[in-house]
Amino acid sequence: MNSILFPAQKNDLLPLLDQCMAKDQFTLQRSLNKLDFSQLTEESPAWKKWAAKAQRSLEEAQQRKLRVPKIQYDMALPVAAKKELLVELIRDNQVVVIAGETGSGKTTQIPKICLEAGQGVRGKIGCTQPRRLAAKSVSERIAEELGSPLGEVVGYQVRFLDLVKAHSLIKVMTDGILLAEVQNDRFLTQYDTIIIDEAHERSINIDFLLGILKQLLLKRTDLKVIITSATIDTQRFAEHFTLNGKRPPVVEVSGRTFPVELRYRPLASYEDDAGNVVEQDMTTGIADAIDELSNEDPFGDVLVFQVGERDIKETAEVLRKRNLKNTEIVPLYARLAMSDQQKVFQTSQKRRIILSTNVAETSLTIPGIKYVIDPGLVRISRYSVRSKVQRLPIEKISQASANQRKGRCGRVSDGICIRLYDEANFNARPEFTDPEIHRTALSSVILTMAQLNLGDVQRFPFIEKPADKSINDGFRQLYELGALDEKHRLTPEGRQIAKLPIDPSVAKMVVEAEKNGVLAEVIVIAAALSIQDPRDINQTTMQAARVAHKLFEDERSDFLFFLNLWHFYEHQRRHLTQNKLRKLCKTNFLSYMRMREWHELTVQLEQSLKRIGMRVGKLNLFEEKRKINKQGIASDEVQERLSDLHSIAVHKSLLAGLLGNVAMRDDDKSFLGARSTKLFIHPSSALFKRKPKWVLAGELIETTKLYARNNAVIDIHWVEGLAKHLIKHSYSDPHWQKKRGQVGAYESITLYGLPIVSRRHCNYGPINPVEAHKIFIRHGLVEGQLFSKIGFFVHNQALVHKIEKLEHKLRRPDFLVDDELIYQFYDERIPKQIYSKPAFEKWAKRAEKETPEQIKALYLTEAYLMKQQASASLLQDFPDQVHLSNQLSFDVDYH
DNA sequence: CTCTCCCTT
Repeated sequence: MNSILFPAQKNDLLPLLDQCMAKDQFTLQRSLNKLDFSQLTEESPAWKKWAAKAQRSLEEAQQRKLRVPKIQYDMALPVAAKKELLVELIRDNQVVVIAGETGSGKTTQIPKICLEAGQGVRGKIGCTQPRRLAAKSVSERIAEELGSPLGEVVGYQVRFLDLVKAHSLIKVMTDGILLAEVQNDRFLTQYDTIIIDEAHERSINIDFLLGILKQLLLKRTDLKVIITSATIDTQRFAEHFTLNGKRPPVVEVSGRTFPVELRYRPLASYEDDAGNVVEQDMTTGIADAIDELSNEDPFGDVLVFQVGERDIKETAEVLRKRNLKNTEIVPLYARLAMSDQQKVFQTSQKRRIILSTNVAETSLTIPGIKYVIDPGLVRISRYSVRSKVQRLPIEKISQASANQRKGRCGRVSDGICIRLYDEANFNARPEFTDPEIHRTALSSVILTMAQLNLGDVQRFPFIEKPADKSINDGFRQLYELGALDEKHRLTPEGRQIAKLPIDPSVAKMVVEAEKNGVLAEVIVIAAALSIQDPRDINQTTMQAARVAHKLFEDERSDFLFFLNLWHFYEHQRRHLTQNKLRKLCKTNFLSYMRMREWHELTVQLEQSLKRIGMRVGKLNLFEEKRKINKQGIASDEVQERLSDLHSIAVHKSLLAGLLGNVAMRDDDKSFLGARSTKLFIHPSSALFKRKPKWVLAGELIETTKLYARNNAVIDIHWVEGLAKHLIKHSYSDPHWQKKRGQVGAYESITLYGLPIVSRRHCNYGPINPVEAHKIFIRHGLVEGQLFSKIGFFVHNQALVHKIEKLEHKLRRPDFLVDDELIYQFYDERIPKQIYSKPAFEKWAKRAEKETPEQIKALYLTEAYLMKQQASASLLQDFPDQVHLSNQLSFDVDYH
């Protein structure tokens, strides 16, 4: 390649810049702007340096171009038929929306079409998938079709695994990875194309990315964006990406699916003996639908959608009792042990009835399904801004979701879908499922936006803007964590929190743990809270699992369960082979995969912390404690546990991230949580049978009740120091304290309505100086309950006493002026900030020296204090001494 | 006396 020629003028270099790698273009452009060509020659070092850099970038692009393999398509796939059109549209438009059903081949073919359109040279073609497994299998498939080993031309990256090389042309990844990359490279300069696949799923990651990309397109006019989605709601995407009046083209690609017959079979209702209309229960409805299908075809596999594990178990029970011939019942849900999940992919001689949660709707594709039974319900997660808790209500699925379920049986042959509701019911349902961004807490998204300086959240181009109250709640949560200040600005701690790849509240625990010297312990717990529960339990193994897990339980806290388990497992992990480790997991009812993720996440956190300058030390030594047997006697068995001292430090750290999750025991079973919520300890908790006064809940989720999972016993006094910005103080009964010479009061503190401190004695002066000043003057000075030797005060007191004595003597209490007048006298002359004896004396002593006239004015006079003068004759009637006949004189006191 | 699913610097 020829070297770059010295230009006649600067602008001659611009076409060349467009050939450079996208990642270099910006810096090259900027350094070019700084060069002054009137001062430069071909031999100038500044020019030579620039030209060399541009040269390297051009060569890299050239190298990449040479690596583009020969592209072939499977012409049986519907996308392949539209290849020419798509290549043209991608060349001519910045954004293209492609709609296609499953079986259209869009996911695997579009990245290849992009290559053919000349993309992937100046930067990678980035292709996102919602799930890790999909990222892996999609990249494997494309690599195979391009005849290149995985990790060369095509690679993939998911959490904990990066199989992409600098020279790779296509990078498949989860949308979470791309979102994370934005934080290090706001302009996504390593890509020249971004494909967002499955955009119709509208996960929070996808919605956030679509907003970021919309902003980015204005700055990276060279970037191509392709949105692919099922054939629903494509116009919404086109509208979102309409820039300067230019609407992106929408291309529809047909799917390759088989017809599915739709049958509506609403649950029957009947009248009971009392004449009430009763609806048939869902399980019977399902069983009847299976009978209907069995009558027509006793062999085709059936997929039944259920809302949860419990319903699956119930339905399985009913079906088993029906003794269906040649039938195998297979439960399926995400929490199921891996080996049990694998059963779904094994074909069987028998007809299979798969009872599944929503995993089978999108996440898992079960081969060979002929029939679908859809009760039309789903358990969905909704964050309630009002009660600040996550709820898991059962709701009717949307039309889009019902159609997706129906499509699960038309993949290999014709199918039948039975809906357990009628057509009118279907038509009355919402068209689309509420996108996740409308259903989840926004703290994480808002924190990322603050960190990236993405501007006003209210004005961010979300495809569907979240409600203002939910945005405000996100700000509130981040303020609670101390990640944002009251003006919604990122705090230094917020910056640290944002840098950790975990939920902000969990990240806060970690940041706090560093201050408390228990970072090693808390990252283990934080990682455990961030992955799926490593316990592998189902209905049948429940009892045995509980016994096995009892070893790791700690009566103080469920969080310590994780630490104990870690302590045990880490030791084994270092010494056992992978095979033996798998077995160990199995016998201990643990998921090997999740235990591995737990370990990997802990390591990842350690690395992230290192980057923000925090070093993770060793785990604190476990103390040994003798177990107490049922008779209350210390047994020979020794239990290892974290010392109380370390446990307190750990839980204080956890508390910092969970200030809204403290609860006080209310009655025998329930607890009172923040904002007067009533909650219950989840039966899986080690604290379920204990009745501590205060608990800290790892999470609060409302299902049948509001349940607290992962709980710890806490000392409520820890809250005060951590929640200074949240607690509310109230003061009662302010009073003068003679002995201390200060104003005291009783202080009560609440956090979200919970009584953290009640009637604690406190020094009231600094809290309410105005009121304390009044009390000081009234009780200390006027009533004389101040013991001070300051001259004017001693004098004034003596004077008052003298007059009082006079009143007693004369039996006429009308000489001394009202207290109110004395109060005014002092109030006018003593500075407002004086409300205690020490402050009073310090001020007076100084004033005596520096401003004696000020002190002089504080000497009361008889004239001021006396309402009237006592007449001489009156005084004679009440002598101070009495002379008894020819003897002694006595002093006389009058009372 | 028991919670759907997915993702990360």
